[in-house]
Amino acid sequence: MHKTSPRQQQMLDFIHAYIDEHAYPPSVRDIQQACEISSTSVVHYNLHILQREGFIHRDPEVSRGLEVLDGITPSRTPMPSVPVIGYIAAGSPLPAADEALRHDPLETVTPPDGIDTRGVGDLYALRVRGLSMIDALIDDGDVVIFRPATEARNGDMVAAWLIEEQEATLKRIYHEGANVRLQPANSQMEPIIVPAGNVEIKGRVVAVIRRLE
Amino acid sequence: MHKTSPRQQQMLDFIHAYIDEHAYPPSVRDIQQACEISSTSVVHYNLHILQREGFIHRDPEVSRGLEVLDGITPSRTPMPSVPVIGYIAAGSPLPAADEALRHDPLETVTPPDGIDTRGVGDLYALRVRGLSMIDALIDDGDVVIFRPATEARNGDMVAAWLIEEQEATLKRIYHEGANVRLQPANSQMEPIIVPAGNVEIKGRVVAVIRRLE
DNA sequence: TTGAGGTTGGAACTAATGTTTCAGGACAAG
DNA sequence: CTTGTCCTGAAACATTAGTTCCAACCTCAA
Repeated sequence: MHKTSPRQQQMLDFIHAYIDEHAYPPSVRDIQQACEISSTSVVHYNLHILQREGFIHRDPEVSRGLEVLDGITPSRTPMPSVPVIGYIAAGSPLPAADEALRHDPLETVTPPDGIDTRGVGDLYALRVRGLSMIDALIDDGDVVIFRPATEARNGDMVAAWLIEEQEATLKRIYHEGANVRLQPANSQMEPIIVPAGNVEIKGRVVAVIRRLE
Repeated sequence: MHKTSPRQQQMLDFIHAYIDEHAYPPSVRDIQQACEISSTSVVHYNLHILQREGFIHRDPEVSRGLEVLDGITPSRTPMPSVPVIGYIAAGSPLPAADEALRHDPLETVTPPDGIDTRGVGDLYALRVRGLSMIDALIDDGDVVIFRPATEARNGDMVAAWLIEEQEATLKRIYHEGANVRLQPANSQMEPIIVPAGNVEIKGRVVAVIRRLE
């Protein structure tokens, strides 16, 4: 990536600060004045570079039509939120991620930073009821965020539905021939091994959030 | 408070939507067009009322110098973030929450919704290293968010420093006369009971975040 | 009806703001 | 030194956008 020149960095910093203060972007002349640049054309020139290099987005011919694509901009980055659409407990089926609940969730949670935001709109969350997931180091009341999936690679933590046992569980999954091994996160617990046909993967676990206060 | 007329409400809604889409406020003529108002003066007139009634703020003579004071505007709500200032592991002292690290953290995390935001600036986080906290249902790599504290009530999850053992631990705390009982979150583990003088409380655990993807 | 207050329409005016042009400087490569 | 590239300055230009003015239009009550 193109390294910003000191002047460009200064402009970027100012734009940030300005938006933070005014709730709307600065004009070319605002930038010129703040950065003590002698001409608007210099600002124009550098804005053009910043846009070419992907630091900002501009809408041509639009006053203050300026947007910082920094990712750390407090504005514009809508806080992603994931709907908590039900509960998960051993022995009860996993709630379907249907649209009704998705639009009227019990509550919403904000996934932690660093989650792959591709398809972030598909994520959903379940609140754990009971201690049945304790071998996955998940407590009663924890919120588990899922990405919908029907397949998983070895080592993924998944929400699995054991068909015969009529039981939902959260474990790391390992394919072993005709069987799958479901390995508790807690190393002190023994894995369970079941025929592949008896397991239905419902989603991959993206994050676990425990709120204690 | 002055009730907004349908037209004013429509304008307000449009301004919201526009900012959401463009990251900068609409011009008078943008509003005019979107709300199918025949003249800019009507927009001007109604914006004036909206400002007088406190719905928006305007900077006169400034293009798009418009700010919705709604409180629910996605812009301008800075996402709180908590610095991850180090690691926690049994046998190593808890890192001091000093200013240097606070300003140049390893990384930052966003606390889950619902955390009491009073004193949110004081919160800090540590990443767990190793499996020593597994009895508190905390895995290697989990991020634990703390609120600084030197005292705790019965049942609080705290970061405790066992002076004699030279060991940090995360447990629920119960005062029992001259002793304190440190109760693992995992009910299958036994509590440990130590003299009150041997325990130093470093902070209350606010949340635990585990990222698996 | 009639008048007052609030609202709308249309147009013009002016200020703000993005854009362009062109000349010149700084600086490294040849 | 020359050349080319990148950057800067200054000014002018064109468009966008805030503002103003005034007439017309509602609505409601006296």
